[in-house]
Formats: sequence, structure tokens, C-alpha cells
Amino acid sequence: MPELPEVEVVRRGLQDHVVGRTIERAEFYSARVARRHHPGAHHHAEQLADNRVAEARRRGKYLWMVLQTPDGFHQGLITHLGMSGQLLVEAVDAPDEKHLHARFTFDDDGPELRFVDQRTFGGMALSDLDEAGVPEAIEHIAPDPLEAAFDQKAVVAAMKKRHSAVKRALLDQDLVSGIGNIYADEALWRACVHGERLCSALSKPVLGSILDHAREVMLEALGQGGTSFDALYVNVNGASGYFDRSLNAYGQEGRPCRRCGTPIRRESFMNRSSYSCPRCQPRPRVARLATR
DNA sequence: CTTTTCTCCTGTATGC
DNA sequence: TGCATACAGGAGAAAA
Repeated sequence: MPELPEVEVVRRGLQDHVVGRTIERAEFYSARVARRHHPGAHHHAEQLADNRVAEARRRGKYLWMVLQTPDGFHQGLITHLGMSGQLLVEAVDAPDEKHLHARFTFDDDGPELRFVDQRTFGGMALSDLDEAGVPEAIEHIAPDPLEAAFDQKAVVAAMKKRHSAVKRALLDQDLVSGIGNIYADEALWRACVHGERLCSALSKPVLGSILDHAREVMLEALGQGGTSFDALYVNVNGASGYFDRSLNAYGQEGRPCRRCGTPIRRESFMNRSSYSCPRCQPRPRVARLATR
């Protein structure tokens, strides 16, 4: 379940193994992987040959390679890993994966780049870049808490105006990007706030502290995700070690809260699971009522 | 306009 | 053993 730290691990893998190389050929094996690229997968593949990978960048859970065409134009090749997407750097003679959707070979005859995705929630698309070098296709995605463009004061103000659950806001990539179900639960646990409390009912300092905790927990995860990185495997499972050792809430149902010992509970929220401490993170006292 | 729900997908785990 | 069902969940479209 790649969220910001896992995607950043992948970006660093691309930085180390792909940036600076020139694509020789791109092949797409399913239209679905390029479904966000409206001209289609065939066009997609055609546009990629002879492009030099100039940079590997990330915003939230989106990753993109800045490609330079032979004419010197720049464009973005966006990748979103979805639930189960992986970018793998592998020897050209390595056997194909069962869910291989795209392959990129390079003119140096070195290892190739593959996009493998079991559940096909992920995808790739080409997009023009804006003045800031961000693909136009993802301009709606808000800056993430780790980038310089992140304006926490503005995000807190926007949250304060929302009449929806605070966890829903944390997961809204148009408000703040990079946070998924795991790190939302972890940030809320650290801040001692139940995810179903309304944004508008929380103080700005509390909203700010939730964002601070989100940033901190993702930075910690990133520190650990880097350690399990394998040179030939641009891993989306950077959090695997992190899962076992450091998660305080997510997936911990029934285990004692590390602050107070109360068993962690699991609740259904937005058709997903939310984990929290019943004592440290009491549910909002008044049931949320639809105002209209 | 804002907010919520639905849908896409398949491997793994669980229940009868 | 086999079959059915639940679950994992990001993001965008559709609905309310």
C-alpha cells in the first residue's frame, strides 16, 4: 500500500538506476495501465522512444520522470502505483512477471524498467509540465507535507472550514497529498484525535499538530524504508520493516496501545478499516448528524 | 459548490 | 476439499 514514504523510496531507486539513461523502446501490454493517457497506450509507447530520463520527481503518491525528447522538449511520464504497483529494475533476460504491464529498455543495454501491478489500480500517463515542472495532469494534487511548497498555515485554515471528518480530510489529496490510510491512522493516534471528529470542531493548533505528526511519521517511515532497498529492485514495499516494528495503530486491533495499554480497536470508516485507541482517541461525543 | 458514495481489480484469508 | 464471501484500498467519476 504505497503512500508517500514508499513512493519516495521508489523515486530514489529511479534516481539511482534510471535517471541519465535514454529509453530505447517502451511497450505496454494492457490498455488499462495507460487509461489516464487519453491518446492511448500505443501513442504513449511511441512518444517514449529516444527520450532521456532527466529527473525523477514526486508529489504525494505521484511519481514522474522528466523526459527530454531528442528535440530538447521536456514532458512528464507520470506513474501512480495504486495499491499494488511496482517499478522494477531488472536484467533484460529476467523472466516476465505475471502482472507485467509495461517495459522500458534503454540504449545502453543495461537493466530494463518494468511496471508490474497485480490489482491494476496503478497507471502511467504522459503529461506536459507547468512552469514549476509539475505535470499538468496532476495539478489538482496538493503539495505534500515534505515539500517546500507545502503551506501548513493555509492547509490548516482550509481544514478548519471543512464540515467533514478529519480523517477524510487527511486522505483528500487535493488538500494535502501523500497521506493514505496507514499514515492517517498513525498521525491521528499520535495526536490523540479520533478520525471521525469534524475538522471544523477542532482547533487550529490541533489540526496543525495532526499535520506535524503526519509529517513526522512519514519521515520516520522513510528512514526505515530506505534500509530494505535492494539495488536491482525498486521496491514499493519499503515499509515492510516499518510495519512490524513501528506501527502504533494501523493493523494493531486487539494489541495494547503503547501509551495506555487499552486494546486498539478497529472501526469501519469510508468502507475501510480505521484503527485507534478507545481511550486516547475517544469518539466524538455527539453523533455526526447530516446538516441537510 | 461541497460532501459522500460507488467502482475499478485480484490475491489471500476465513467461514461453512 | 471446495466454494462463497470479505478484505485490502487510491482516486476519480457520479450522485446527493
